[in-house]
Amino acid sequence: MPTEKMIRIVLADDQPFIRKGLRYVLDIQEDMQVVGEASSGEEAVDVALSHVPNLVLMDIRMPGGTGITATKSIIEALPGTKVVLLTTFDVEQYVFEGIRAGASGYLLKDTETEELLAGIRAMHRGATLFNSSTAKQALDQILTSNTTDQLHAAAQQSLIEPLTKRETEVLQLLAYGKRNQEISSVLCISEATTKTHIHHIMQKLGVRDRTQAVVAAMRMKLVK
Amino acid sequence: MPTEKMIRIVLADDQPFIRKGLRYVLDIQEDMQVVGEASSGEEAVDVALSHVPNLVLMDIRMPGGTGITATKSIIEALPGTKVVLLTTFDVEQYVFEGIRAGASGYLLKDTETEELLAGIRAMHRGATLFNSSTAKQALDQILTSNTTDQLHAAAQQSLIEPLTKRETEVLQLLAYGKRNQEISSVLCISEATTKTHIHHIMQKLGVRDRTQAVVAAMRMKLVK
DNA sequence: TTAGGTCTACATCGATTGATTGAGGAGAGT
DNA sequence: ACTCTCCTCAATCAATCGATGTAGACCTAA
Repeated sequence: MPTEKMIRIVLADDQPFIRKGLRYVLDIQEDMQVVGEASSGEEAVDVALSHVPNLVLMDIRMPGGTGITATKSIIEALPGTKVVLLTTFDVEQYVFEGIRAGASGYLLKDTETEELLAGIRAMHRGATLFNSSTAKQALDQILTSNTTDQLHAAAQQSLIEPLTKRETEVLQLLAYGKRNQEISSVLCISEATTKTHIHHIMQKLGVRDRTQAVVAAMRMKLVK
Repeated sequence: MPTEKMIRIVLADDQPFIRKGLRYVLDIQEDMQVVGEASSGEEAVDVALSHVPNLVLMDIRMPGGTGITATKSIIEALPGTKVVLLTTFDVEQYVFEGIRAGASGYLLKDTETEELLAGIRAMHRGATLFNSSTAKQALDQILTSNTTDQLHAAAQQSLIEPLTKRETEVLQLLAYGKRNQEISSVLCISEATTKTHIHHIMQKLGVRDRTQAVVAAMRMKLVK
């Protein structure tokens, strides 16, 4: 359960596995929560602005703007957010530029897990000393943000008849290619109920079958 | 519930996050199971010998013996085990050595998750695309591929067993949520033939049904 | 010429899905 | 209290899909 004590983190790295790895390691920590991922510098800025994390783990070398530029933008817009640079090699010239751009520190990608976690917590403890007004804003966002809720909100902003929260959850699983029976077991409901939800989803999206529903959902960015 | 149907996988990479990332992604798959990790070439051989996996994901650049040497050792000792090389950059000279050493294929570390999973499943089913005997053909195809059909070309460049032109056409229609009967009438073929094509598409993409095929295709950018 | 890949086609059978209808309970707002 | 929405469940029936095996025509590369 996400609480206001969680360290909200955004990951920015162009290598999916690095992101997944970090996300995995961080998400199982009780005091950390990965709230967003980005695969380019520009995307990192977007994601950071929309999620207002406590900390951004930023790869330096990325397509679409280096981590340096992104760091600068983020620091300017979100003074309460710490940026930690990720580097592959020990000596990377950009690290210094990054620090000058406002980064709080840097970590090597082959850092052992425990060390990384310790670093993040230390960084965050230091950060809280400076936070005041922005921390409150961040908290407000935390309390009102939740993956499902965001999708739900996204659906409500579109032109289609809004999906209910439950329907959005079903749609999520549908978009993974899950079968009715699998969806049912994940959500702990009967298959009949799942069918009902899917029926409603298809009606609302104006499509005929599950495949079209998934396609429509992906195009509308209701999922993924 | 691990069964004999699970694809047993060993990860060998010196970067902990890459390992964690892969483990995370693979372990949540119902048909895959990471049975061991190694952070060096030598360790990779040890772990492989003691766990006898179906597949080893092997980084090429590692301390303690390159992935090439380790690949050779593993292939010799365990002919039933396939080795897939991991590389950071698209053109890496060692890839060719690796293929010669008996590796079944290679993938880039920034490969999209869906594509990786599809590749692993295809490889496990015995996909021959990157087997040493046909690797040359495949590479030649990639280097000389200049098909009019961009999507077809994209498929050929990816890790997965390439779709034929016709299959790509069918996949296109599939991605519009078309039914078999509709696809058949558009392409002027019988519904039976459409089913055959779809069957092959699903096999190659390593998925179970049409919905997953469409999702995978969209994520791999084979369509739209 | 032979071998292999591709595209086509068909049949059978079980699994999955979708349409339809009906209905009860929980919670929010009137 | 009443209404409305959402979530839940059930039962039936038709449509669609997916697995599997077989096979002929065509083309290309060896």
